This record gives sequence, structure tokens and C-alpha cells, in this order.
Amino acid sequence: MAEAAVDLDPDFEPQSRPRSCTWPLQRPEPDGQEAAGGSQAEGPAPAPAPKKGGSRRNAWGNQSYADLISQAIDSSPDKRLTLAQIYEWMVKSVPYFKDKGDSNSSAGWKNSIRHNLSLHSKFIKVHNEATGKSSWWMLNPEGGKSGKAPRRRAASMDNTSKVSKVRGKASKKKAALQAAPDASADSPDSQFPKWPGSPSARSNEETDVWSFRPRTSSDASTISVRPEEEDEQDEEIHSSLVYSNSSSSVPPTVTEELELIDSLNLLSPASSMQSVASSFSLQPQSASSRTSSFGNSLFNPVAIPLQSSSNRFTGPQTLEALLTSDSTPPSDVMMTQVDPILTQTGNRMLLLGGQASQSKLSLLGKPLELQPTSIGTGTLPSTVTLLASSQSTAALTTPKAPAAASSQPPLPSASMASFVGMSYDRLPTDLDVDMYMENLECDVDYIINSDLMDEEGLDFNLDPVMPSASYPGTTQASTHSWVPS
DNA sequence: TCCGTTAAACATA
DNA sequence: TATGTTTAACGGA
Repeated sequence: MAEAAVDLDPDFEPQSRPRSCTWPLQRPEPDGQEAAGGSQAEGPAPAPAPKKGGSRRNAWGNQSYADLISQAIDSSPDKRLTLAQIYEWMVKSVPYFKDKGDSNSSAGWKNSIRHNLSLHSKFIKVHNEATGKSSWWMLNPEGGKSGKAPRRRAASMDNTSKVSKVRGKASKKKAALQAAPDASADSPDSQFPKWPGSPSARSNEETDVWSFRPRTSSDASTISVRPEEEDEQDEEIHSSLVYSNSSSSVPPTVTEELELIDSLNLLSPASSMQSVASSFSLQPQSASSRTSSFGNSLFNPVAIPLQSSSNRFTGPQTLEALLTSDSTPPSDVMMTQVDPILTQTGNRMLLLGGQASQSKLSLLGKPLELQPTSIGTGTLPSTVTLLASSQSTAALTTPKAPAAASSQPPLPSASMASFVGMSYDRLPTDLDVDMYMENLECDVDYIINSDLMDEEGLDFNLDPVMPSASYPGTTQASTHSWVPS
């Protein structure tokens, strides 16, 4: 079986090793390995590795799959690989897998690779539609340190069982099948049959979209919250982080964001809780097109179709339309929310951030809540609730771009595309301090003065909801070190 | 008990 | 079929 040679490195430290190329792998001998191997598909031996060399934990050495994957990714020039490439790397670089290259995807080891990729937060998936291939897998610089994501699952089984149950498709199905035939009807999913914003759900555009799916809701490192996680009832926010791959040199996919946002139910009937949608557009810095149109701009224009509430809005259907209609430079950010109450009174929507007066709305680290104190619903056209509550921030997980700026050469310029905030009636109860908005700059005063006050004569109350957003509001967009170069 | 591996069900493109 | 996600069983530390 695998010789000692296979022991890649007992002390293997993914990050510590010179990453210029695939890490040094010794070539063991070909045969025998399968015997040692544990992959079911091809080599059966359940008992993987006879802990031969003393310390070897697996047939291939002491590295875990996660370590191997990390190595693979790290060894690639772009620091990103597709699943197939990871397989390839394994086969090429790890002796043990050398003869397993032709196995099909059902091979146990491949299954394990996939499993690990999905399981660990240290790996992030970047949507790669341009190539028409599978997603890119990258290392999450900040995430998952060594390992597993603090994903809710483990911790949650206890307290989040509900969520997991609801969320899991598999579980859903199983439950449906086993439990009651009609169970499906009531399934929570009915509300969110699918997440429209999901990259996979969308197909057009050759733009590459990097979607980060955070596996940890509470983990600061999380970049985005996957929709499904939001419990059907609890869900408060849908946020997603979308990276447009510059490779296509196409501007960030606004449309996608729109779709994403569109999927939100801005006007929640129940009302107390409003859903928030946020999307971020980060500009990947691909060497190829670092030119990005967004450069440093913190935000990129976004249109938020509100049609979902169809009858409520008579005006332009999308903010984008509104904004673009008379604007020049896109507004940096828009936050909109319909005041439940007002909406009932027949109020129309609010719209902020329009460039109408070049108002630039940005949130600065601190969440703001902008509420109309005196509203003349009758006369006033709209009310606005602008807010980035901690709550929302909590939900909006933004990458914590560490000091990335210096670490990685090509810094990605991230731009927050839009943020739709909500519920002010329910203040953050259990906030995750780690969560915070990034790079938000909000010139509320300006907006109020220029856009709202002037025209409407509204009197707003600005209440900082969460003082210490703790978010380093550097103007520089969040630089995500993990963004591919 | 936690972590990693393996297996498998299921979904989606 | 490949890719992804998720759940679960197992075994080792």
C-alpha cells in the first residue's frame, strides 16, 4: 500500500506551505493503493488506511479532504478551481488518487470532495456561468479557518431544528413522502418555492457571478445568507452577495440583483416584520478586467423592481427606471421601504437615492433609521423608511474583508449595490455583533434636505439604530481578499 | 463530543 | 451525468 511516500506531510499546513505550485507530492507506487484506498467506487476497502506510517489517518496521508482541496485551490494560479479541476488535481497530485482519475462522479472520493466543499465554510463557491461550467471553488480567506463552518447545522440541530427541517430539500421531500402525502402542500417552501436570486436559478448573461453562500449565519465571516436559511417565518432578510466576474467585462449583473430583490416581499402583510433584501455587487478583480466600471465606487446602481407589490406602485416600476430617468451618475445606494402603515393608507412608495438631486445615499457603518415623523399621507406622496438596522445588518452578512488590502494584490473593489432595509418596529434583539454593514455611507441629511425636505417638507427623525455597527466603513470598498485575481 | 470520512438521497443544470 | 447540498452513520482522537 501506499508507502511512506504518501505521507504528504504530517505537519501539513495548508496555508503555510509555499504555494507556488502544487505541494510536493511524492510518488508512491501505484498499486497497492487501491487496496488501501477507501473509496467505495473503486477501491473498496473500507478501512482506509492502515495507519501505517504510524500517523497516517487516511490512505493518502494525514491531510483531510479539506486540506487537500485547499491545497489544490491554493496551488492554482487563480486560486480557484472547478470541481473537475479539483478532481484532476487530486489525481495528479495525490498518489493515492492517481489511479482513480477515471472514476465517475459517484466515486466515493469525489463524493467526499463535493461533500467537503459544501460543508466547509473555508471553501466558497463562485458562480461561473461564463464558462458554462461548474462553479469556481475558492478558499475563503477569512472563513472557515481550519475547518468547518460553524454552520448552524451542528449548533443548530438543537435550536435550529426547525430551520433545518424546513430548509432542507431532501428532508422536505422525505418528510413529505414519509409523513403525509399532503404535507407538501403546506410546506414552507410554498412561500419560497425557489430563490429567484439564486445564481443557479438564473441563467442568462454571460456574466460571471460570484455568489457566496455563507454557510454560517452567525459567523461573521459569512458573506451572504442563503435564502433558504431564512425560515419561512423568521426570515427577515434575504441578502446575497453577488460578484460579477469581470472576466466578462460586463458590468455587475444588475438584473440579477434585481431579480433577487424582486423576489423579496417588501410589503409584508403581517407587517411587523419586513423583509429586507440586499444585494451587493462586488467587482471581482480579475486580472483580465480590472478596469471595471465601478472602480472604487462603493455602490453600483441598482434597480429594485417593486412590482411585486404591483398595485401599490403606480409610478415607475423600478427604481432603476426612476433613477436612470434623470440621472447621470448612478446613485450609490438605495434603500427603500414602504411603510406598512402608509401603504395601507394608499400611500405610494418611497424612493430614495435617486439621483434626482444627486443625492447619494450611503450608510456609514451606522445604521440609520429614517422615519417620517410627520406624514401627511394624504398630501404626501410617500413615506420613506430608510434604515439599516442592526437587524438588517445582522442578516446582511458582508464579508469582513480583513486587511485584505495589503495582502492581496489585486484588490477587488466591492461595491454595495443596494440595500433595502426594513422593519423598524422591531429592533435588533439578538444581533450578532459580527455582522455589520460594510462600506455604507449615508448622507441622510443631504438626502433629506435636498430630496425630501425640499419637496415634501417632511420632517424626519433620524435615529441611529445601532451605534456601533462596528463596521469599518472604509470608503474603499470592502476588499475581499479572496476575490480572484 | 468533535471531527473527518463515507454513503446516500435529492435537486438542479 | 456532473455538480451541489444535506443528512446520517461510523470510527478515531
